[in-house]
Amino acid sequence: MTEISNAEFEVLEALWQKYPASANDIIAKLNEHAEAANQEKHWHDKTVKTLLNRLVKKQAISFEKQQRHYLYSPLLEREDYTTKESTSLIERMFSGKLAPLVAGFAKKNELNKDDINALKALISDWEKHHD
Amino acid sequence: MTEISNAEFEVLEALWQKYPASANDIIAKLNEHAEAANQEKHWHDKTVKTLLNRLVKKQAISFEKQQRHYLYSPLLEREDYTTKESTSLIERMFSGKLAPLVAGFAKKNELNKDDINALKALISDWEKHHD
DNA sequence: CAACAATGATTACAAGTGTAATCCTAATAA
DNA sequence: TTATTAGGATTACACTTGTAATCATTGTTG
Repeated sequence: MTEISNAEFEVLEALWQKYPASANDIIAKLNEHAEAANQEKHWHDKTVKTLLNRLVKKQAISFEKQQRHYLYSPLLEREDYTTKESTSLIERMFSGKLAPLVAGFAKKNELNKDDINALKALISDWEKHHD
Repeated sequence: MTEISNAEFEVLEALWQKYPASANDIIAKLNEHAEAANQEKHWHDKTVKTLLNRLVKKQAISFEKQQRHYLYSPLLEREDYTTKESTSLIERMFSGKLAPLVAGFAKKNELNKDDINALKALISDWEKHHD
């Protein structure tokens, strides 16, 4: 399975949010997203089409002809992909250990109550199953 | 500041371990590393030189002439770089939230006691300063 | 001293990426 | 029905990346 580029990932994101989706659905979602994030970035029609084609070639998404236009759907689970990427980063820069990543992240980025609660839940879950 | 590629990062890794270092030191370290990891990968002399040049251009490392050869040193702190990369990944795939990354990682990769302890330490530290 | 060897600089080159423009065909509107 | 348009397919193109090879210079060795 080939690598998915950053731009391709953003297209996949839009697709994961709702699928099957037409190219136009996806373009619209990308742009409303960009707008919401206050970015001056505008996704060009042709650019997104290209990315969709590449994703199809990489077998990351599928499509089915609906009359004249296509409806796309992801072939990858979002969680599988993000986990693979996280694991790979942790492998490459932290020898596969989670703790240093968390420590570094916490130092620079403010954690909030929700984050802390989520982490606590994770921990107690872990402790339930181990030792 | 331009992006640092994967191959460039590996070179930087070798440099962070001990610097200033000559090109040969770095090549040696990369190869002993690769060997230790049982990889069939061999870092070619010329390849590493190219990467060093690119890192210099990107202002990620500096060098000083020592007689005929150069001694390189990193211009980036390892921790700054890894934190930036982690944060960027968390931003891109988890809306900036740490917990989902941890959850996904925990599901696929066994966490160990050290990881758990590190998380606990983080939490109690956080609680000391908040609320 | 002359040929060689080491080392940094320059050049190479295919594959991947971001970002589109152009081409082609079918649907649509005048 | 004919001109226009909305897609999808194909082509473009500069930049990055991985992976070196070649060039040029200078120190080293016979």
